[in-house]
Parts: sequence; structure tokens; C-alpha cells
Amino acid sequence: MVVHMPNFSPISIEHIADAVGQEVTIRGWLRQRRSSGKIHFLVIRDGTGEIQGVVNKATVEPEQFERSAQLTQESSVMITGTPRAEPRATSGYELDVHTITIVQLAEPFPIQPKEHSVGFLMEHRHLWLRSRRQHAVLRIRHEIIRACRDFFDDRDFTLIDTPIFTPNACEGTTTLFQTQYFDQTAYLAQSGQLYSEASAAAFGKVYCFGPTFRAEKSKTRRHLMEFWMVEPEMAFAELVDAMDLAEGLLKMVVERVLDRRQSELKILERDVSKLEVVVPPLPRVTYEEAITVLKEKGVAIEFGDDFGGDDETVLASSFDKPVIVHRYPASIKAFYMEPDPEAPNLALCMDVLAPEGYGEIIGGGQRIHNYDTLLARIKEHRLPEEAFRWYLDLRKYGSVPHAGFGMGIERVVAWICGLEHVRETIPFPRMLYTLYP
RNA sequence: UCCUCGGUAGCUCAGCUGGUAGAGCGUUCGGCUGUUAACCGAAUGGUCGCAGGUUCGAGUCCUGCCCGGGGAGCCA
Repeated sequence: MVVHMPNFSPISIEHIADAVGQEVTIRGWLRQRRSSGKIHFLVIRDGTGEIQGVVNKATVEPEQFERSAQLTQESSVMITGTPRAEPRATSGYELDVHTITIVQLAEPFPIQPKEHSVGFLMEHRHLWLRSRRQHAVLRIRHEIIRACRDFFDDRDFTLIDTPIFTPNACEGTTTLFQTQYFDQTAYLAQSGQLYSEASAAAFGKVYCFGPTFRAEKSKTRRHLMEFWMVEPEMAFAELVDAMDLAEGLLKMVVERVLDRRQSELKILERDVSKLEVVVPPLPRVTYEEAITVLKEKGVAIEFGDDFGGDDETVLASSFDKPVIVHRYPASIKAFYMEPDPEAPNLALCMDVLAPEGYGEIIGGGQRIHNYDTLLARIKEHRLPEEAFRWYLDLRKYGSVPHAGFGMGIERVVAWICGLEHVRETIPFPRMLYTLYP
């Protein structure tokens, strides 16, 4: 199949403004064709943008006009023509088409420019990715991931990736995907944190960024079975350092998307004023204060209860930016949380709740650095001591206070894009009972 | 695991107290020189999720099962 034309180098549609008046070739797919008898309008997308091509029967070769009449939705094409500014076009530019090369004439495309059910679209996720909305969401996802990496790289964190096959539960509470690792049982990682703690003692400031797996049968708009998490961990750091870091990270992520992805936010019809207010300082409340706020709003909750999805929404709606909630009761948090020296029943932990009901986007805190305290917690939680031998070792050889957190990428993307459901924030979502495509 | 809603044409849906299966979009053909989910005319389209049952007669009523949407718990 020929995809190179001898005399023209292809240009991407996002740079079409630079080529006004010159003959150029674009390579892409036909989003839509409209016809008015002797004039055809071809909407072409190439992954960077879209442009309407005009094929005028009076000015093109008859065989070119015939060819444009045959084109079906999503046919792959190479189109040579001259771009010009056009006030009637939605993108501001149009292409006067001279020649059309059909790379492949597409069969009838399942996804039409009309409403479809979520089930149908998910079944055709591999094709749905071509839509304007999905394209915008995934470009914003990319921008968010790039902002996270830049944030940590700029602050001298070292990227230390953690394993996906693990011998045991990191936290022991959530359900893990079990698999065979030759002749022994292994589990897919639910967090890189414990390994990041080891890395932090070697590199000082580290982060890991990878997929995590939870086999919980959660069926809500906030859950996926496979999702991506960025997890920084810092040696010589305490709870307040983790909170400061989280605040800085969120600031940078939101700033970057507002700065570089305005057109995508517009496609998604996101109310950007809700994002523009996300500037430090973020409100910080203790768990106890949060319980008081909830009680004042009439929520039936008592000190010691964990927040449900609705509680998080009520709490977050009291603020117009993400809110940091810290010092939860140790009893409802993971075993490795450092106890508060001023109130040993509390943990030096924090969660960040996104506004507008998007829920917990960050969870973390300060880790136990004392050997005896950690061993006692492992026993209390009835965790297999042998499996945690290496983790306990970290408390024997130069242990220091250390802290970090994990940020769930899909929830952040859902929040920033203003989406109803996290399933659109990842190219191929893994959901309860849905593994195809 | 529990609660709840749904499954009818390729897609989105309508189908009343049981009585011959419908529309729009798509597709095909024809018309139209500025369309924006174009428009106009014609043609095309069905194992009513599956299996039983009630009935003269079931898309419609009953039972069981399968699949999907939304939510709860749990979590990021």
C-alpha cells in the first residue's frame, strides 16, 4: 500500500494555518461527508485536528469528484489541496481539494454521528477512541501524566518503578488478583508504595508510576479494576511535607491543562472557572473537623466511621477546591500509618478529596519508621510476618521518618475533564466482568 | 455480594387493558453548487435476550436463567 506521495510532504492538520495558499497533502480518515450534488464537503481528521475539505465539481478532475462521492465514513485517505482561511468553517480553515487517494475504503462504520448507548460504545471502544470527545479526554490524560512526571523530575525525584508481580498483599485488606508465577502463587500489585519506601531509603526522593490492580467487585463511576497511580515517597519527611507536595502537584497539573489543553476542555464543555480557582493554599481540615462539618449538614456519622461516597461529596462541596483531610482514626487506615504522637489513636495520614463529587484523588501520609511499632501493627492486622521481613528490614538499617502518597490518575482526569464516569479516562478500561476489547 | 432499571431492525427507541411488528438514523438508488448529526423522494431491513408455562392467541402475563446500565459496600 502506497502511503508516500512523491512531490509533497504530509502536513498535520494542527499546523495547517502555516500552509495557507500552498499545496499540501494531509493523511487521515474521513469523519463525515456531506454532499449538495455538485459540491462535496469532506471532514478529515488526522489525530491532531480536523478540517473540512471542499470538492467542487466545476474545478476538479471528474475522476476526483467521482472518488469523493464513493468515500465512506472512516475511510483512510491522502488528500492534496490548498488550505485557506474560511470564516464559515468551524476550525477557521478549509482545504480546496485537488486530488484524493483512497488508502482503504471503509466498511460501514458502527459508530454513527448520533447517540449510542454506553454498552454499545464500550463494546466498540477500539473505534470509539476516534471520536472528538474521547480524543480530547485522552489528550488531557496525556497532559496530566506529563505534568506529573515533569513535576517530580523538576524536583529531583528519581523514577523507580516497582514490580507488578508481588508475593503478598501490600495492605492486606483489599482483594487482589491472583495469578500463577511458575509454581508459586503471585498477586498483581495494588500499590507500589512499600517498594517505594525501600527506594526512598536508597535515593532520597522517588516516585513510581504504573498500573495497579484491585479485584474488588466495585461497580461505580469511580472504580476500575486496573488503574494508574503516581506514588511519590520522600525520606526525611513528615505528614506536612506530603501535604505540601500534594498541593504543589495538583497546582501544576491543573495549571498545565488550563495552559495547554483549552481546545480539548472546550470540546468537553468543561466549566474552566471550576479549575481556575484551584490555587494554593488548599483547605486542610482534620478528620475530626470533617466529622463536625458533616454533622452540621445533617449527615448521620460518628467519630470513627469512614466516609462513604456521599459523605465525601457533601464534605467536598463545602469547598470550591480540593480539600485535604488529615489525621483519621488509625483503626480505619492501613497498618503502616505513623501514629500521631499527640493522639496515638489517630494516624498521620491524609486524603485529598476533589470538588464536585469526584471523591478521593490522593491518599497517603507518614509511614511508621520504628521497628517495634511496625512489627506490632503487622501482628495486630494478622499479616504474614515472613512476607514483610524485607519491609521490616528498612526499619533496622538507618530508618528515618518518611512520607508519601498515591494519586489515582483516572479520577484526576475525570475531575479535570468533568466526566460522569472514569471509564472514559483510560483507553481500554478494565471493568467488572468487562474485559473486551 | 446486595438493591434497582433494562434487553424489540446494523444503531437509538415506540409498541396501551394480550388480537397481523413500527418510527427515526444508517445502508442502496435518484435529486440538489455552501453543507455543519445537511435536506427531499424511493427501496432495504426482525429467532421481540434464552428456555419453559398460562391462553383460542404472548413483544405484552407467570417462572427460571443469561447479558448489560445505574447505585451500595470497599477503595484511588
